[in-house]
Amino acid sequence: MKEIELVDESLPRTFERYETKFKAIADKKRLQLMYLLTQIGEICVCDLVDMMGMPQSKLSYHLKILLDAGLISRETRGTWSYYKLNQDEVNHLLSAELCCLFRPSC
Amino acid sequence: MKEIELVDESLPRTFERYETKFKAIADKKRLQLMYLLTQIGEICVCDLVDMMGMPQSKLSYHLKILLDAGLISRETRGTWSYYKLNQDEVNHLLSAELCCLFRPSC
DNA sequence: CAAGTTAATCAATTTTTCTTAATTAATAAA
DNA sequence: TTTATTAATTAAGAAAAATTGATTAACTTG
Repeated sequence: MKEIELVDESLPRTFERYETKFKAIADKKRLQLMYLLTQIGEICVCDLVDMMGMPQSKLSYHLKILLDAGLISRETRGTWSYYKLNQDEVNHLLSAELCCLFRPSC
Repeated sequence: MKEIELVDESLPRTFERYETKFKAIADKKRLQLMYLLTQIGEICVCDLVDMMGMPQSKLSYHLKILLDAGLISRETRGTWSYYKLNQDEVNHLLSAELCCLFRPSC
């Protein structure tokens, strides 16, 4: 199934797709953000502002990059936005060893 | 062993280290380059120029980024520089599925 | 309903990364 | 011993990404 996907799809497009995903995680703040989401689970932006010591607009900017890459997901309730890690996507991307960094049980 | 490493080392430093590595692979040209190295094995810059359709200086620039991140290694013979993929490092970083893209046997 | 809160978006600036062409140093070949 | 080849490095400019502060829209609360 996965192999068929890789064969069917042109390699250049595959590389472009991964470029986006790797760009998203190629930043220490965003890695830290993913780590926090792992530890805490679902969390809203206002709490992340405190925990990350980051202004809200900057945080929203980085969250959007992770969201667009499919690495996290958002659920809006009222005026709050709750973010959580997209575990499947991380597993698909990173080595077991690295995934461990982004898994509450490890 | 791995877990001890992760605990001993401060998390911020770990994130910085991975930032460098992910930045290196967060580029479609460099992913293509790694793929080529996988398929062909050791290869010199002059041959890569033809295969990648890229000027030499641009190629050297991208190779340096991968080299500095420890993802490829260089061996110089005469005026030639031969590059090859650092398979262990790739395995350590990427999911089994993705490693497959960068393994001749897959 | 008015005032306050939450978070996305925007625009301007700064910083980082990429590209290009030229230079350099080392080796190989004529 | 010239001349050519190989590839790293440099410097300048272009392009992309990140930061900052302000604005906006939607929702809550008093």
